[in-house]
Amino acid sequence: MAKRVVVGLSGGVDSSVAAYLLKQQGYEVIAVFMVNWHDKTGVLDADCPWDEDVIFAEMVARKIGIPFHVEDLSVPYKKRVIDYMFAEYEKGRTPNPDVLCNREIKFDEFIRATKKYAPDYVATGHYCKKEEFESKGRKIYRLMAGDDPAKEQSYFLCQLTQKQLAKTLFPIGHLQKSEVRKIAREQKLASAEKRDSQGICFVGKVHLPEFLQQKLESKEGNIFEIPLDSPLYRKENKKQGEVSAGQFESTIQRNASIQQENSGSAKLIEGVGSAKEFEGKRGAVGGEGERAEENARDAGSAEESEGEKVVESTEGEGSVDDIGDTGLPKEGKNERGLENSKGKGALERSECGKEPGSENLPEYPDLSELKSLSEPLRYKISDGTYVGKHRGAHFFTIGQRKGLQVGGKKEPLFVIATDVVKNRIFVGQGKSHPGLYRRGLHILTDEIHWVRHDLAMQPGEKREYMVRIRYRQDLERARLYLTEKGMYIIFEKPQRGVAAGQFAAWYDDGELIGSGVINQ
RNA sequence: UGACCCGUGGUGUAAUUGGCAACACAUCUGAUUUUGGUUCAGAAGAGUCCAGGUUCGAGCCCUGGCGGGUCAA
Repeated sequence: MAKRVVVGLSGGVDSSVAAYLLKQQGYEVIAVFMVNWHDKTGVLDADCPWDEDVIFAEMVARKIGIPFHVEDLSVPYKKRVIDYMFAEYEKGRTPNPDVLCNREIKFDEFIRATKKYAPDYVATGHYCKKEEFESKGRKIYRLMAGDDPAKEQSYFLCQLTQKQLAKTLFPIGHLQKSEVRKIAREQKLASAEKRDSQGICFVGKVHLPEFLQQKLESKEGNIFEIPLDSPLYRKENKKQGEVSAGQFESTIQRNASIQQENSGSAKLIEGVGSAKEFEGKRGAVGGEGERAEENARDAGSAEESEGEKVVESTEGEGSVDDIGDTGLPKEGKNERGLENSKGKGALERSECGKEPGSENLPEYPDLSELKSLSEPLRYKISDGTYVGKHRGAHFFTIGQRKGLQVGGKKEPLFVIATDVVKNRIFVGQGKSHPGLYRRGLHILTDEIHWVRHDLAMQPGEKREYMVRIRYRQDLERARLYLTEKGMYIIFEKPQRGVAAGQFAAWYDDGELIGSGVINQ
């Protein structure tokens, strides 16, 4: 008897083709359209709301010859995705509603809502793949990146569990987008030429400030520019020693052996050459003057600069409160040449031999070192100069360029830090401003999620993975350290725009192993 | 009060020996993108503080204002 599959049919090409392929493969396919959002406030494409999508979906279902149903999940969607989003923004973090949407809605509420059809599987049109193997009598499911690098969507599914994966099919993960369109065209599916969706899934393309302002009040605050050559960046984490190639190699072998044990597929990690990559880099570390400098800075903060007083008085805020948040440990930064090379992987990059100056890690950094590498700088007003006003620090995210409305600079300004409590934004000039980059990040223990829970790390363990901290961003080599205080991810090279609230997802040779919300 | 400097699109700057104003940032639009993060392309925007003058022609020269700054004291 044919297995039964419920496919989430959105009205777009991807899910249409997914449904078609399943049908071709002999499944009994049931199409279900999710309605998750009714409100149109702040939505840009007012002429293209979901009711058009249902029509497309229904046409496709009819064409393929499968039953079509509609499920309204807007209540849980609002509660579990939208509310979360507002809450995160309010806290000054940068949520990823789409990751949540998958975890909470498409692979949870949806599965629940379609139980009545008694499906064997649930399928979606995501560009990713599922593989499985058996270990000690138990099935283990692997979430693999989709084959089309431009459309690869595994990141959005980084919070799925084995249980969810067990019931899931991804029929189009092995295809290129162009092939999907081609199939749709050949089958004359209504959605064949429909443009790709954008914006927050289900909500659509929104005008974010307007959208957020439904819930978040806008209040005026000040923007401060931190100079490129601020003494804050001069402090290098000098404790970092060199990492020898040999050390790195051992890490790789370790990973590889884990892989072997658990999957039997004996996949070696791509980056065997990474050992080489780590050579020839010297830890460009600062001199001894670190302490003195720090002290000097703290002392200096007492006599807050003139500019600030002017500014602060308009805020009606005492400047004294700033003296409290003194300089915290500073993360290392690189010298220059920070632009993300667009090479596919670290491997190729190492070929060109010119690595940006990033320091290496000692083999076993202690907790305080991990912490200091992973902690964002806390800026004070006296660290920079007033450059303008904003309408609410929680509307901005680290790395953001647009919307600051401050001009007159030689190079664009980027947000390097926000302070929602004091409602301040700190910006830096230029794409490679050191404040934009950070070497590490931290994930709370409770937020660590292992898609491959059989590969979960133990406290005290260290491993190397390729990590992504934002959708569509290149994978970067990093070491993961699991401690009692959560996980620390230390990148080989400083990362741009590490934003709390986004998900860090770690991969091993195209497989998504685990993920977690960036705590800071 | 004396001497000097400056006053150009929203902002910061530029404009060979005088020939109808350039660049950057901001802004807007579009492309890319299931997170307004990035990136990319394009567009709009001042006739150069005001009033006179010299020139065929002045942002650039002269005179006088107004405005801002610096050094003197």
